[in-house]
Amino acid sequence: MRYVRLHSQHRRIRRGILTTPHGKIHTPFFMPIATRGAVKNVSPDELLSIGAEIILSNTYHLIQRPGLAVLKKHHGLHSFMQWDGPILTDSGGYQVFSLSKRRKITGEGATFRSEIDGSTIHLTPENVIDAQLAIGSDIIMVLDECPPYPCSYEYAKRSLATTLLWAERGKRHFEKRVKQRRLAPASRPLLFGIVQGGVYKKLRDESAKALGALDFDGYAIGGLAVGESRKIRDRVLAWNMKLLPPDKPRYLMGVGTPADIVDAVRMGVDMFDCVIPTREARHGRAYARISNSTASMKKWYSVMNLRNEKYKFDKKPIDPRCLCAACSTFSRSYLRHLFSVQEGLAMRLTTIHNLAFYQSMMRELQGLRL
RNA sequence: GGGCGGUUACCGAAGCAGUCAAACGGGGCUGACUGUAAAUCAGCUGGCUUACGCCUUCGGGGGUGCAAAUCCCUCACCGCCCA
Repeated sequence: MRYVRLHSQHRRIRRGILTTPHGKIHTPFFMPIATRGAVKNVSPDELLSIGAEIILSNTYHLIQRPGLAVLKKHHGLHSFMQWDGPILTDSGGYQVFSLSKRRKITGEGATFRSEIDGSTIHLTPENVIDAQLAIGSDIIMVLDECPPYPCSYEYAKRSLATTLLWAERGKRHFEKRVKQRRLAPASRPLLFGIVQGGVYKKLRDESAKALGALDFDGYAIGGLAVGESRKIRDRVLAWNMKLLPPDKPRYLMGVGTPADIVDAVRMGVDMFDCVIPTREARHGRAYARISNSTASMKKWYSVMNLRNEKYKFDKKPIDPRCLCAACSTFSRSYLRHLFSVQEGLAMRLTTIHNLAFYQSMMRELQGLRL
């Protein structure tokens, strides 16, 4: 079994252990994002000391730079970037959404005009599997189309049909490659399907059932956190939680804020990724605990903009309760200064802190001591 | 001592009679960010006001003119050149 569920005291919080070719991970977990083969501003050993167990990278970006030839030369991304833990790779499905102005969807796949050099990039359900195998990904995502929000039922329906077809083709191709390469069970990457269907129950249910029948190693919930309200998102998430196989990990793609994650964990989600802690850190936003417990009825954390004038003379660390490298050494006042003179250290320290904040939140949700 | 040139908002710098509270940069302030085209993007930056709008500004003072940052006189300071 790649995923073993552990006893949980909470009715719906799922605890477990996910086994990948590069090690075991406690669920629920959060993946820092290393789109281009690096968590921006942070080194792999710093990620380890923060407590990150797995990171996420991106097929669409890695195909272009450094290119698969370079990654093959290094025998995969792990050795290339010197990260020995598990890596999940997104297929490029999100770029089908975020770069929608530069792409065209055909039945066959998705074609992009590269924003780097204008060249044509063709993603198919099959070639993104091959690319992720070449990258050496531990958790491979099928190609999907993440529809925008809002979108009509007709569009969502058509889009889902494509996504389901792609999922089938991806799965079939993956099985073929596993067989060809005679991969031992322990070194075989995991393959995840992605639920879509917009905000329509009929489509979401159909999507979850169809993917469940294909027997993936795990299931992602895609197409959320793209502009819909919190209420709608929770509703869609609840539908999906109900129909996805309970013995497989569930991954809510791209989510989210600390509050979003705690809520989703309570609804039964096991895996998360989001650019928020790293991107916002670069923009001067830092998270801090207000309460020791994420279960606190009141707001349990705050967000500060370190560039704000009010921190000019503030000698406190970002979060007095935090044990990270930034908080154990540096003041808000100093960080504000670093941001105002645009020293790279500002982003680095704040990124380390935000990731440590997310990590401590996850450890608490895993039921482990902080 | 003489001859030019200059002095504009926090800084730099346009504007050279009305459409000027004054372009544009920088700096400052505030906000956004959810499978990263994101060290990015947006707003504000004379005063009062939610806004309409009103008020005070373009080195100082004095003029001309319906109207002046823009023209004239004068003073101060800065720069270059000549003695």
